Amino acid sequence: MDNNKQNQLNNLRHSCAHLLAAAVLKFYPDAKPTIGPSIDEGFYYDFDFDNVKISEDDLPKIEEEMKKMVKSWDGFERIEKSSDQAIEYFKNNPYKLELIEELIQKGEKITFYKSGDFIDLCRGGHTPYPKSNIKHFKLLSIAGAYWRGDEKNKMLTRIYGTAFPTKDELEKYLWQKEEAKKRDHRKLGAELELFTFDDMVGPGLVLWLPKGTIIREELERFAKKTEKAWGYQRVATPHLAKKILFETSGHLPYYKESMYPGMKLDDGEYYLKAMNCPAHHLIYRSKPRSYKDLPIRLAEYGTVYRYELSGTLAGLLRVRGMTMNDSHIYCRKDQIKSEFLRVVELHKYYYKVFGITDYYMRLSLHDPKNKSKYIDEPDSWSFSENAIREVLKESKLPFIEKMDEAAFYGPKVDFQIKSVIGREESISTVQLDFAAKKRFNLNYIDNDGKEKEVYVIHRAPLGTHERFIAFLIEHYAGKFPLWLSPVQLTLIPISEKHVDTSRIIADHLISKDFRVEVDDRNERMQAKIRDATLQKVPFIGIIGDKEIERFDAKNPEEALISLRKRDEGDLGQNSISEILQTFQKELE
RNA sequence: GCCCUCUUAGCUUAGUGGUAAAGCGGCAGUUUUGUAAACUGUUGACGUCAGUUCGAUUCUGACAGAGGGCUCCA
Repeated sequence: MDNNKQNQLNNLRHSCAHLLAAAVLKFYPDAKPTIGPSIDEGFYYDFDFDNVKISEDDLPKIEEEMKKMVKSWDGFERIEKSSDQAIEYFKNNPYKLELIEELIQKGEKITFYKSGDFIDLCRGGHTPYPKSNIKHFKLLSIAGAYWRGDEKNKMLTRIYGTAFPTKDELEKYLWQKEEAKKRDHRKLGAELELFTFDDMVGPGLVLWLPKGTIIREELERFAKKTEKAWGYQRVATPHLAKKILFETSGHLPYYKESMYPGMKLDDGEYYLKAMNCPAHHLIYRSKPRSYKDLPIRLAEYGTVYRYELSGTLAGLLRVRGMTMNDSHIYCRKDQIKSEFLRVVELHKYYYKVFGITDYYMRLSLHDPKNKSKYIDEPDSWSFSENAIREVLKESKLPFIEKMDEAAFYGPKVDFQIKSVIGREESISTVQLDFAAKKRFNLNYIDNDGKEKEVYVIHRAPLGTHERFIAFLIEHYAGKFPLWLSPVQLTLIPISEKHVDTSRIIADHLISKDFRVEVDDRNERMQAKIRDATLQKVPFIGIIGDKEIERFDAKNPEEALISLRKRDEGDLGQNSISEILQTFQKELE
């Protein structure tokens, strides 16, 4: 969409927010309006209802009122106010007063906009003809939102809505929202029997069902194979460790809120690990290292536990127990750039395999002025930030830079992926760490015989199984590629007398390492086809009289089955050897 | 954690101040099937704990879990 069109849409939506505020005030004259911007998918307006309850059931009547009111809105009249006038007008609204104070401090003009009988503090940006333009809108939901997003502030009531220039666009948006729900990983995860939760285990702790576990293990197998080829060594570390480890790493008490509480035992206090790095550092320093050994890349599919706020948990996207494709790279300062480049290249490779194209990187830098927030190593910062920036430029991938968002111990790069249903997630993050070397005394002997400090890169290209699989479910809409499909081929015997032959064929394919099931239920073939299709199995094989005519148990490769491919339909009769070839091709 | 909403069988839903209906699934039987749901029978639920009430799945409260949100700034 070009800028002009985007502006018009934003203006329409922001105007609609005004209309919403006007209608709300009609029903709730004491509500205090705060802010009402347009957003990507529509608009919202935050109110302080001051203990008056409002629920989603109230939205239809507000919407009706908006439709009524807009008929008398001929335009938006701009009114400039002096600061005294503005303060006087909003003397009962502390939120608007706060905004006005800020404008006064910045020395900006204070403007009000009037439409119908409704006047609001506003910088402008409206549709010129509200009466005729604001027609296709819908209020969507009510949510709580802290004033200015800070949990220390009062919780306001936010009303979300959306608006479009035409009826078709509005309907299309609502339809897309419905479609997105069908792809939601929570829904598909249950339908395809991939994972579940149970109150007896606890929120945010996933129970992986057999089919979901196959996906996990295939991903691990793929990552292990890939990372072995890229020079990583695998390690394994315990799920818990003594308090001193996390004190040394600096996570206690700094990160304590997000860790499960300690377990007091007779030899001290133990904590569940919330990250793998401390244990990897100990492995690094388990013996003296030479400059010739570096870089050392230690990798682990490590399971960590983080006590995330209960309200933020969501399906597999945000959990409390997660297994990550983790690795720590220990390198010399002169290797930072080349190692970082390798990590970015590894991401590129992974994302290509999964057909992920809609992503960008976010480089988080430190703010030299904000001294208290960052470790005091100006040389390390400037050296590494420049090196990483060069790497990102060389990678030719899109990236943005964010000031003052680095970790306290070093700059980081997040990979932001936009899923097909429009959710943007940070799937993976690469962080450079200047702090670990001092905290854990991570050194190597350089060629001059002197001890030097080692730099650490944290990376997890596939993120956690939990979030990555959530992403993949939605990305593929449950139609996993053959190598990830929990069941790759379902064999359907047409009648009972074809079951034994089907089993022999299945066993043969299983012995060749394929995941094959025989649907031997007492059902009609049509029902079995339907079920296998709904389970999104990539291949379905039908076995009836025609197929077993010349079947010879001694030579199962010659057997025929009628093959059907997901989304492509009938492939006709294929011999098993032909099917093996087809599979091999798919897996490449 | 905070705000709003929700919680009836494995799943999707109906319904009521006098303990509940159905479809799918599961199980049993009949049927032996040629490309997206055979037929018959049967099984199975009001999240937990309090309160109000003669009586609560229904009303109230707490708790637990799930869902939508929690700076894309007048």
